[in-house]
Amino acid sequence: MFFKGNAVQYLTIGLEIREAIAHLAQYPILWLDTETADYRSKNRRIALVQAQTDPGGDPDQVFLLDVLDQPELIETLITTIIANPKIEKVFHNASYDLRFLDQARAQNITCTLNMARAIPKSLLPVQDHKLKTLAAHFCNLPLDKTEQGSDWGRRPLSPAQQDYAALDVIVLPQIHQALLRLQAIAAPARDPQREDLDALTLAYRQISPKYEAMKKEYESIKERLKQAMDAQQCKHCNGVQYQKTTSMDYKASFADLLAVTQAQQLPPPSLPIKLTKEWQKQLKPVWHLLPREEAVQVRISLKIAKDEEDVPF
DNA sequence: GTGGATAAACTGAAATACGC
DNA sequence: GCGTATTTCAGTTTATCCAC
Repeated sequence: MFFKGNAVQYLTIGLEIREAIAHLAQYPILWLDTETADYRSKNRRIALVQAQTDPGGDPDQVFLLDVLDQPELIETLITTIIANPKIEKVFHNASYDLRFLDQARAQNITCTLNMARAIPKSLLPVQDHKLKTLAAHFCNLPLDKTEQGSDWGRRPLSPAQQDYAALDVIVLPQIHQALLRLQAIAAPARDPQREDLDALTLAYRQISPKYEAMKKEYESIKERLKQAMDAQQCKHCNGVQYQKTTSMDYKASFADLLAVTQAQQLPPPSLPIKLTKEWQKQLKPVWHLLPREEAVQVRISLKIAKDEEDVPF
């Protein structure tokens, strides 16, 4: 194997996998990944679960659980680990893996893809947020993804597939730790009760005029550019791409919709209608008879007082 | 090739500002 | 107070990203 001398545990026997799941359930945090078989078909199913217990990404603490066509083992994994709120589960692009691990029951999930996306580019200067890109950036490790699209439904898994599967959960904890450090720099914990209102209002007023002027210029140039590229049939210029899409809108009156559904014995339309001020006025006499959903909308807005607009900074 | 999540763009309605 | 223009907000559609 790629990691000479390591003890990556590739488990294929049900009993061993159950023991491994029980062992993994003792940790407060796990770094996980999955591989799916027949991913190009409708018959996609989970083939392998990789788990790591060491924050440093120690290859000795990697488990490869072969769960291909073993729904009872997958269920054990879900109930013991995925649905267990006491264990933090870290995935890259968690939404993909959780499709096969019962998203509805999943608890205490961390997604490194979402973490990376939330960090400003100035702190994380990468082209995209794929695992491969983050591994190269944080671990200086070129991830070979050629095995990603290999046949994960074939048995036995090749040594190259096992290496690939293990490597994902070797780099994942390192990426996770690095992202946590960047997250702390990007968004230090702030308590609104203790914020300095003088400093914030001054900063807000200093920035506002520049921002408004820049925004106007930006929108003006953008609109001119759209019109110009459209008129000149230019699809690409200086890295700016032009795209034109058309779509159809259909409208029907509610009365017609009701008439047609009744005539065709279809279920009555149950779409909610926003009760605007106008509707509220019209329905006043029967307002108390109308079952309705009510929700309070709270919005906070800021405005610079007119008599202070000209204060120089 | 598939599909879910998210971001960006777009659209229409409501609220607000403005001029008379 | 009225009519119109502009801005803001909310909801919908489209595009992009990512996993395998």
